Amino acid sequence: MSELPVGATRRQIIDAAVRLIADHGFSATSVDQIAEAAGVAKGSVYYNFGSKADLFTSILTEGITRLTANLRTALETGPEPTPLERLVTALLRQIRDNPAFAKVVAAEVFRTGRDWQESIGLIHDQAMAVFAEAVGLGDPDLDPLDARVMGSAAFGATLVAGLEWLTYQPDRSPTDVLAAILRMVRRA
Amino acid sequence: MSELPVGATRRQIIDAAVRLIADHGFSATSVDQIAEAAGVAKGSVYYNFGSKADLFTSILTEGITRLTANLRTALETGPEPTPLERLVTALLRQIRDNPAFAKVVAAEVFRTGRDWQESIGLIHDQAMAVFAEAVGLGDPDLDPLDARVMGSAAFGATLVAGLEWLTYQPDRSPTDVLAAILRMVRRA
DNA sequence: ATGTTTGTACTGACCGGTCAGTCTAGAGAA
DNA sequence: TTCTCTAGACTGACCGGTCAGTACAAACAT
Repeated sequence: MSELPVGATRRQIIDAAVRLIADHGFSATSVDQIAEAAGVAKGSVYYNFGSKADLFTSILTEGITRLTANLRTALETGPEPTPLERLVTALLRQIRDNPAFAKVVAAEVFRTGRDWQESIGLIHDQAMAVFAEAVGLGDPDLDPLDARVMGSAAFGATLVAGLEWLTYQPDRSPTDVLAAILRMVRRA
Repeated sequence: MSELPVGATRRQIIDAAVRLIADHGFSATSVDQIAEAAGVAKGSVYYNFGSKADLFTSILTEGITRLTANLRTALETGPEPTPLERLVTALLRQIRDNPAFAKVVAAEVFRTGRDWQESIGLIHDQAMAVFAEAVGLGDPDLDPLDARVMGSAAFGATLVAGLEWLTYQPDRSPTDVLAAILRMVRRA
């Protein structure tokens, strides 16, 4: 015994919650289930997070922080292939490393009129902005609005193809999948 | 007055339900809310559908029927531009005409371990199959698995970009959006 | 001492599903 | 025409269960 990384309970709760919510949805996942899956008392959930909704927004902001950080560094890491290619690669890696969060994002991005719409709107804006920037980078004098549509298209392509991969063809190699996505998404 | 189209109640319930579920999710939408939005008594919901889950699967199968029908005819309608282009165009039109259903699809496709996973699996398989076929058509001697990944990428690109359009830039013209998506998705 | 976790028990609101009964249009009988 | 009967569509009050959130005393940690 002896391990006691501060915030360990918090982590366990968040991890268990993302996993459950990814499969069953937010409303269909009870706090009791989350606590049990996290191996933690229900009271601890309410001690570390004020409410179920708070827990969810925490999940969202925590995930978006990691995601956009990775995306930004990928964008700014030398122009080896193309900016867009680097972004797609980074996003695909994120999806593979944390499919549960990817599912949650996919399920919630276009939901309007929710309490946490603010949080989900943030993740949307930031992710889309990076992709739009990459598109614009590879092709200046392009209508910014067009760049945004194209950016969301690239984002959607990677997200859906990535989840398709993990859900229905989990045995395929990451390289093959990445190559296929790039073949579809890369512009002449 | 005088109208009495058979199945009118059914329609009202389905329409109201899709709208609510698209915004709040399945579990977060109560049958009472659906009934009220449909201007119908709660009992009518259970008269026309056996259960809440039945209502949802009805929504799904009804939607997937219309979707795949449109997709298939689009695929088989002369090779004017390319098969993939025709498919993207048809899907985008569907999304514009019925954004609520598109949101539901986006939210539920990658959810595993649900009761209606069967229905949602159907919609997934059929839609992806059409797209994979289109990709393969434009490029024989291609690994079918690759075609499937690329098909889902095209599907995801259109879905996400389409919803992005309707949710965040609703004033843009359909033609512009379609052009932007095609510019991202079309292969050399 | 202070902050964190646990376990259990509890509450109040809400939600899926039921059911006895209403409404309406049509069919047959007088 | 008028009355009765029937069957299907629809209604809304109600019931049992579930769930978010609370309360709290004891254990544990730093």
